[in-house]
Amino acid sequence: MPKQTFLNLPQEKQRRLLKAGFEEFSRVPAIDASISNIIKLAEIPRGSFYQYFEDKYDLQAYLVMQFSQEWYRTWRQLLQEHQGDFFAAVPLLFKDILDMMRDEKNHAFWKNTFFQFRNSKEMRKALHQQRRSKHGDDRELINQQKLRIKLTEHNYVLLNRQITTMMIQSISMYFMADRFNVDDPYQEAIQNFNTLLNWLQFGIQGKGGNADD
Amino acid sequence: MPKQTFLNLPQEKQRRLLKAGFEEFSRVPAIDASISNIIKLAEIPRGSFYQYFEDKYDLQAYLVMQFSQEWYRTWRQLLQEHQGDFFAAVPLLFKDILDMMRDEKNHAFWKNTFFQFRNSKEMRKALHQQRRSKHGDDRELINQQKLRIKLTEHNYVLLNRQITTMMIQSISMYFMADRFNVDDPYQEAIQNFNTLLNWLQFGIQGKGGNADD
DNA sequence: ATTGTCATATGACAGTGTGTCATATCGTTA
DNA sequence: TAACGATATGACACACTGTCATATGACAAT
Repeated sequence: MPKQTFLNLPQEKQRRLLKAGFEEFSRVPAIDASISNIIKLAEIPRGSFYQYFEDKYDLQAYLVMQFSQEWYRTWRQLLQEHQGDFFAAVPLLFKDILDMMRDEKNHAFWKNTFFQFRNSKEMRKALHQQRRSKHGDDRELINQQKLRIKLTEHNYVLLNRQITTMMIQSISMYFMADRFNVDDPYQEAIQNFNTLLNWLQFGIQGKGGNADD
Repeated sequence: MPKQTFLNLPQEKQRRLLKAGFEEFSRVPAIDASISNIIKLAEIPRGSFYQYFEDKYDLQAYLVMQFSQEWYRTWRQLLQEHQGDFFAAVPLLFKDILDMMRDEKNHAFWKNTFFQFRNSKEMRKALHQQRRSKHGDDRELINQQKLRIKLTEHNYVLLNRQITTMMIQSISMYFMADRFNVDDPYQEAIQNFNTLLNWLQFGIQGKGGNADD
């Protein structure tokens, strides 16, 4: 996460640097991104960059964090709009996230960022902190009547991670559509996620007849 | 994946290089690993390294692939031993993998490798190829009677990825045990995985009373 | 107005490692 | 023995990173 010095900066300068980072991470994956490029774009001297961020991954983490905060807000809102119906809200959240990543403005950034955005220590630390600080309070938004499991804090953390993971998996599929050859990667990803969610909801093993397809 | 030139090498030289790579990737995560170190350890000239591998990630991918091939063999064997009972075999596979990664010989390597082992293009390409070439034939080992879903090829790919993902998630927890403070990360990870599997098996949403805890 | 102090800015630079390439060596076939 | 393709080798050009000594600004105390 950025150092205090960065947050003290005039808005305009902050934005210039963030924008430059976003551009560079849209050009190439973080591993190939160069700080030299970023500072050239932002017209900021080299030394200053290190005044503000640990390294390029730190900057990347901050950019991702800003998206992720927005999604968290969306999540709470969706839950409320649907009276805490977990399995109604989740697919809508997924669509929201996917749409955001597909947006022309963000597509290149996410295509480069997606596959490694949980790598750097910085990134993991940031996401983890965010999780800890927030999961406490949105559990109450969920209507637990319908659930077979008890939503202990531990279970909720687990469930959240599981959902996140399923999203990641489905979005991966979207961004890798070049490798497979898929007609409509977007629909495919949505479909994919819904299937996984259905499995989680009703279970794979059952006594009755088949339930999907 | 290594170039043909590497595979033509005398066994002894191959092993020297692989061992050196394994050591370096045990020392630090791939991103910090240095080829200079690896070739020094292996006593192989710089130019030769590039004769054999694209870059360090290519070598890393090859090392991971060798583990992964072994796990695939284990998987088929477990399925057979349990008459195709998917939900009996999976937890045993998980334990096998976790035990392998915990093994003193491999622990440092996996601790460094785990969080990014799906990053590099090389790695993804390799895993993807392996998947495509193999999933065709082990579907028949599974007893599909007990399943609520139809195991189409597409569904099976999905299911496999889902299970893989759940394992990754639980193993992450094991390797991050330092950050949380967990008494027994090993038991925790196993427990974690079993919970997720249980959810997948029976579903989260149910009419009856609670089923876990 | 002057001085001192702290925070921030700056860019030259040392250090490191990568991937390449021209050249050398090997092994096989004619 | 020559000739050819495959492989080996290590010096080197290039690129980028993170640091550090120095400069500048902002503000408080006198």
